[in-house]
Amino acid sequence: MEYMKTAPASADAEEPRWLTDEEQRVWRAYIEAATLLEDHLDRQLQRDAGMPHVYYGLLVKLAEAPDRRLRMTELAMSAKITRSRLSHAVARLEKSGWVRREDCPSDKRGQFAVLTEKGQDVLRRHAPGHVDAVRQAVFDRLTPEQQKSLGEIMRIIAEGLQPSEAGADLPWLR
Amino acid sequence: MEYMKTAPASADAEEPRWLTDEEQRVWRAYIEAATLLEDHLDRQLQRDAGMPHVYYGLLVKLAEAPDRRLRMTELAMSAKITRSRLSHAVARLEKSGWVRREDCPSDKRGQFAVLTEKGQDVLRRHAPGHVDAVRQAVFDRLTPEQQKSLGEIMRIIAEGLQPSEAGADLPWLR
DNA sequence: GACTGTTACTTGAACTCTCAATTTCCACCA
DNA sequence: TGGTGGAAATTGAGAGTTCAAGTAACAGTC
Repeated sequence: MEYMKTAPASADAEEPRWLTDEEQRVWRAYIEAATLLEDHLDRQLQRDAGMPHVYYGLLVKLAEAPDRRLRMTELAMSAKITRSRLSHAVARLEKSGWVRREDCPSDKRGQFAVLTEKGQDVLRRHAPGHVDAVRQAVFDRLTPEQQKSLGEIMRIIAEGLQPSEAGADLPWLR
Repeated sequence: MEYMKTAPASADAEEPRWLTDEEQRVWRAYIEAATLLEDHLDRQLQRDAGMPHVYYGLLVKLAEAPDRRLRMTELAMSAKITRSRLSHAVARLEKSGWVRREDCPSDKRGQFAVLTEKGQDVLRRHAPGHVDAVRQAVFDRLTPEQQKSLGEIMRIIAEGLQPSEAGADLPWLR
């Protein structure tokens, strides 16, 4: 097994802290649900809106941003993806006409990703369907306590994995 | 916004059940944590063991199976991935020498994926590091109650998304 | 004003995943 | 025995992701 001791403890090697049976069950449940859910939402959005879930998330971030624009780095951090991935993604979204790039006046290296009208449309048209999918898969099945709990747990995990947990750098954010 | 009402309700269109503020916070926390976690584990395993997290999971399933072998369909279902994806994955794992295919005697269409010695080695060598990563990212940060809660919640979500929730088909499983 | 190190972003190649066929075989039934 | 429909697995092409460079521009320093 992956998470369980399979060989007898040896005297000279440090035995790793394997997961208990119960921990394994939790972890497997997590992996399965996360896999199924990502898959489900990807398919839903690909079918209805013609883009994967991550791309949809990028449009949403832009829609929420002041002036519907964000610096590439800012967008990448906020979506928790690498800049490289974002570069490719924005290239694609640009090709679809949902995002446009603009040069940053104050820093010639910088680029803004800007949500286009067409991008806003796509969001307006497909948000209801997507919300439905999320509701059906998650919120409709959980008690209020479970929802609260899920939020707390996921926030803790996210915090532990944040590269730095700060927009404290990024000079151009004042 | 993605999950929130942005336009005033119109009289003639059914207004979708948007997510509340609190629900949005939970959902975003989930997406962020899941993204960061998948990424983290993928990187850890790619660096240390030379394969992504899903592939590692496949080896684990095989290691746990009787005779360290599983029919392709069975493995795909258990890992919650499509058969097509599995075909490609096993091809790659075969190339790395960690898995080998074997014909199924009773059904000439069938194939077994079998974990090789080399595959078991890779698992033995890298399981401790992987367990550590999972511990550090998840279990060490959660109270026992939170762990239990996470398990329950993810089981509920997974159940809701299971294509059929049964190994009840699959004749060759008795 | 020319160095040095850093930041912002992009690029291309290798790899992985998805989707829509395609191939091969089984099971049933007339 | 010879269809017919479905199941098991694979394939190939296109899309997305990663990783390791690469380019360009900023910021300070001498």
